[in-house]
Amino acid sequence: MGRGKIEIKKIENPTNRQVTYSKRRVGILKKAKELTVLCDAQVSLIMFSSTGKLADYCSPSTDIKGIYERYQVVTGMDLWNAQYERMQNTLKHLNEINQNLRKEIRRRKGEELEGMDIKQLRGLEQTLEESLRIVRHRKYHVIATQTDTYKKKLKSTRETYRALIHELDMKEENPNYGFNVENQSRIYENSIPMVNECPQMFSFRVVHPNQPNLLGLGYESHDLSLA
Amino acid sequence: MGRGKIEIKKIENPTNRQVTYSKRRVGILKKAKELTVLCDAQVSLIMFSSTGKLADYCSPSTDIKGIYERYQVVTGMDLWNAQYERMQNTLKHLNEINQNLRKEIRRRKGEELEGMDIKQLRGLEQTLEESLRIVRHRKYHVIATQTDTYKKKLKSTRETYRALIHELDMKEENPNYGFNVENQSRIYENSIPMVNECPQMFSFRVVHPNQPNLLGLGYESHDLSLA
DNA sequence: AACTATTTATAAGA
DNA sequence: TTCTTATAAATAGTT
Repeated sequence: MGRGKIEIKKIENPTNRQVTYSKRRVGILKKAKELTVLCDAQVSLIMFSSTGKLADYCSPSTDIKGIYERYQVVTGMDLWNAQYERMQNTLKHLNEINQNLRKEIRRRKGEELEGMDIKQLRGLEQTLEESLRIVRHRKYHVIATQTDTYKKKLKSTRETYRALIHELDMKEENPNYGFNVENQSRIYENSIPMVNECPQMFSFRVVHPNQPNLLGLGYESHDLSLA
Repeated sequence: MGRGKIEIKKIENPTNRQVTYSKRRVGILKKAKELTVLCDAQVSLIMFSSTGKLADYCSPSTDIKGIYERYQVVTGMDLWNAQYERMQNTLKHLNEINQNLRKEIRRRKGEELEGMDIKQLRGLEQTLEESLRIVRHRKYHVIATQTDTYKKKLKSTRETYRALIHELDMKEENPNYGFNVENQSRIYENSIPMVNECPQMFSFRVVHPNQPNLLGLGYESHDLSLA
């Protein structure tokens, strides 16, 4: 239909190809619309040109998704269902795991013990005993480590302090420094060296919630009794 | 194009409509194929007749799913992808929750305590102590209940036994029963009444794994010490 | 984008 | 459905 008959094969000239595409695209879209109206059909037409441009038609009161879902049903072709079902199964499986994990936690909390017999209860008891043993051990370890760090800091501070005292003693011989060195040194001697003598006690008993922390170390005001 | 011009509106005569659909369906499919070949385009054409019959065309080296996905990308239309992403997010979220649950369990087991400070460790310790307290309490409860049931069964058995003794005493007056009643009664008196006198001890100490269960009660051969 | 000679599609009828 | 055929519609090549 044109000035001359053409062979149906790819038009090599890109310009001609693009022109022909434009013309025929209009034509096929018109045909699709006419088919829809004349014959009360549902039509979906999607076209991508060789340059990637999209053109589409979908019959009124229809939507692309609907068309494709119906297409799936009729052809038995699986566009999404396999993936969807796989995901659904994964979801279900994860939920089951989640429920089991929660149940284990509840039992470890001592909730939901109703269905358990003596054997199981005894097993749970032993597990908890072992866990408690490990946690206590760890707590003591952390406490010991912190105490050690504390000791070192105190030692370092005391050395700094002594160096200062020494320095001040030297300066004292120079009357240009007019502040009271005696007073300062007494303040230090009343606090730090005393604490340093019994660090364990200091760590767990001496620091009270309402007292300011010494040396700015961040101990939480919390129950630290050795249970 | 035909013997006469037709108005583009629904053909009311169903037969004519069906005939026209058949003819035009062939025509549009041909157009789609030609477009594909001539212009190197990708085309998806899906048609449902008013009677529900499917006809489709998809350009070669293309697949419906690919076309549809590309269509979604270009149009920004978001039908399957929205659901897909929602599920992906749910899966990710569930996985995170499960990881956290697993972590909680590990901590309750005394694993992975490395990052915890004294305050947290003390909290965990107290939690475990409380859980252990509840589990022990439950265990004692179950033990007590089972002991109670045991007591009742024994009492009932003894009553049955006494009734039998009584019955036998009556029968003894009748010389037709020739077996040795004395022997039987001594056997019973050597076992059941004794056990009945200290049921607690019986429940937790007397039943040894290698001894047959008395009365068929299903105690597991397990460590039942009161810890 | 418009023109137009020609091909193609198809409406009506069989 | 398919064939026929007159005619409408689409469009290739041109401007």
